[in-house]
Amino acid sequence: MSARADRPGSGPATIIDVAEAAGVSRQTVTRAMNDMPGIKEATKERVLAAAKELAYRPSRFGRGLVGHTQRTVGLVVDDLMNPYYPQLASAVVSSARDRGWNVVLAQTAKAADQYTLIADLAKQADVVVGYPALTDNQAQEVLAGVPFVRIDMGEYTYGGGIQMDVGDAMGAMADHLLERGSRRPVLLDVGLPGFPSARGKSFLAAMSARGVQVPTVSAATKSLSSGVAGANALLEAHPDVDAIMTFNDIVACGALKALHEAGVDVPGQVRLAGCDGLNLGRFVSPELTTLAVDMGAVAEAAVGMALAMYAGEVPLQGARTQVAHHLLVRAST
Amino acid sequence: MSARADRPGSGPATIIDVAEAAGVSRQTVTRAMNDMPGIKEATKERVLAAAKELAYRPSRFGRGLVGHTQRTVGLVVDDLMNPYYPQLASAVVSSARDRGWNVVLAQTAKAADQYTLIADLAKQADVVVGYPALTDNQAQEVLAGVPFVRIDMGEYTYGGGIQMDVGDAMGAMADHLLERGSRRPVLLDVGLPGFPSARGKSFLAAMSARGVQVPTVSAATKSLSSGVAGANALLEAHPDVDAIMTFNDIVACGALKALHEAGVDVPGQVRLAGCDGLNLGRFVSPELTTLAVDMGAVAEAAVGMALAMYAGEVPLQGARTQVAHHLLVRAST
DNA sequence: TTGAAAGCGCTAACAA
DNA sequence: TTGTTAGCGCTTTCAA
Repeated sequence: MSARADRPGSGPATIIDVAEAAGVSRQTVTRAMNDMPGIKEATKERVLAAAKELAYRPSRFGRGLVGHTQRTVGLVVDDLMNPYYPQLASAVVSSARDRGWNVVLAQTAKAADQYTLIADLAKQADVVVGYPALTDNQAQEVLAGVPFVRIDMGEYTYGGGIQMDVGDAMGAMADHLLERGSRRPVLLDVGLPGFPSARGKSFLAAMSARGVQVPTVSAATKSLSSGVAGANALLEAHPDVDAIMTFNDIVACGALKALHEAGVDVPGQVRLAGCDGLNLGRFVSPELTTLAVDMGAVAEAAVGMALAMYAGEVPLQGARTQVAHHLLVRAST
Repeated sequence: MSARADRPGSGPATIIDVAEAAGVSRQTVTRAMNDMPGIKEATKERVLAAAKELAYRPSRFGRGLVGHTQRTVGLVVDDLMNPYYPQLASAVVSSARDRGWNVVLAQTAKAADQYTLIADLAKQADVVVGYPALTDNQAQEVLAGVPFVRIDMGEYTYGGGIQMDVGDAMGAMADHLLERGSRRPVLLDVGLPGFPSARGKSFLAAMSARGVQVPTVSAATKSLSSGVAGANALLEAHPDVDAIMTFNDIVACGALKALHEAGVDVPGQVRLAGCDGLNLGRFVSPELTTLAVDMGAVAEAAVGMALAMYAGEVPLQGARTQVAHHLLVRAST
């Protein structure tokens, strides 16, 4: 018993019900519903009235079946509560909309079974884009045949990918910190001590190339609280630190809190920089210097690539696009 | 020419192509693809191989047409770059997923034509939930017949609604500020001077009921930069202020930046509070005291209501659910 | 201006 | 275990 069925017991109204109610053929109903030419105004109104009366809604399945025109991209993010993903999602939704595609959203962090989650998504979408927490093999299994673009590809290889290489910008960051007078910078990385992240390595290399050996402290995870803890550990291990490069903006925010609470002035005593270019960095005081990536460009590249794969203009394997970070100097350095 | 069509010129493979390639009937293909019983293992493997070979993907339209089982909720937000919406979206996606529904996302802020945007969304979704920037009349036109739940309904009336009433919590906030010793609180509202927001009024009333007359300063918009500017204006007009209640957490972050830059200690000299309970409030120093809403509860209520409307268990008009704010004391007060 | 016929891709029900 | 029939709701021919 659906409220949408004004003909109890028979489910939602179909085009046939409307046709009967209005005393016309189904084609005439189609003409009326879709503002097509070749229908008398009076007829049209009668049909529309009948449709309204019956609470008729054209089935998107019926429509999709005949006119191959309803395309959707599946977007996989880890967790929208992490400020990184909304920025991506916002850009992806815009890019997709510009091209007439819809976006269905899947969030892996809160899902019991990621595998199933993404398998389901692949059934609803024509292409999949984003950050599935799946190995290449898993992705291949689940997505078999669905054009797939991984964002921030790293070491993955399956499908297409957007590569966000931070290397050049890291050099600019190193120059910037040194120019501002830093002599004892420390890296606040994430992960296990002794296993630096790609970003971390990149910073160490950039500094090393400039003749500065940088010690590393590792925060446990990429979270705010880890940033706080990590920065406190860092202050203890390196009390004379004069600049901190962090794994990302979130960790940087944590570090900023720790510094604030420790009474350390930023950037006066310690310069602090993040990575990602999150809008979040503008909400804190002082605003965060960061290595920013143009999310609009990332989304455009990802959606564009996925759609090209869908259209057969680009192979399902091997496509790569680089998007570079750039130094965004704000008040914290 | 699609990469997915291994039979050039004829579009993507269909179930019939697979059936022919494997030398079986379509029904057998269905059995193989859907892990249905009653099919010999060898046959199944042969079919699956053919499917893989042809890059066959079952059409979701064909499927949706026959098994009435693919439901999606359309979620309308203003702008995911505004930290409020991701929090809602995250919860809505989770709630929907728990019930086996998909979520398609529409963002009004960046859309040229909101009316069309939402009309399109309504065609892709079975129910619509969120914050469409449409009047009741517009919403009725565009959504005619689609179950619709507006979140934070305010003065709107069309469809179902979640009402987020801040009244009680505002009393708790007033008590809290007074207990902490504030004697000269000021309201940092948004909008035109002389036209206080509902929240603003609520705070003024709560304070008035406690014998304190609170002056108001208005920030132009609900943005971070407006918060900065508003707080600066406030400091000028009320140099002896000892507590600031802001319209929301974003404005509060702006105010916090202004106070920080003016060298005013928070909460030592001025206590500062926001509204909404955004996660953002935990990223700044000191963490923001706020009137929080449980977004999980809001999403559950909204999705639950929309689905009930869809199922005909609740009328399309008039359903209302209240979700209360609560005082969340953190470090800024 | 309207209607009839055909078919989009799939699965449920039944028959073999 | 497999195949056949029927039909989901819609739009695009084509004919009237």
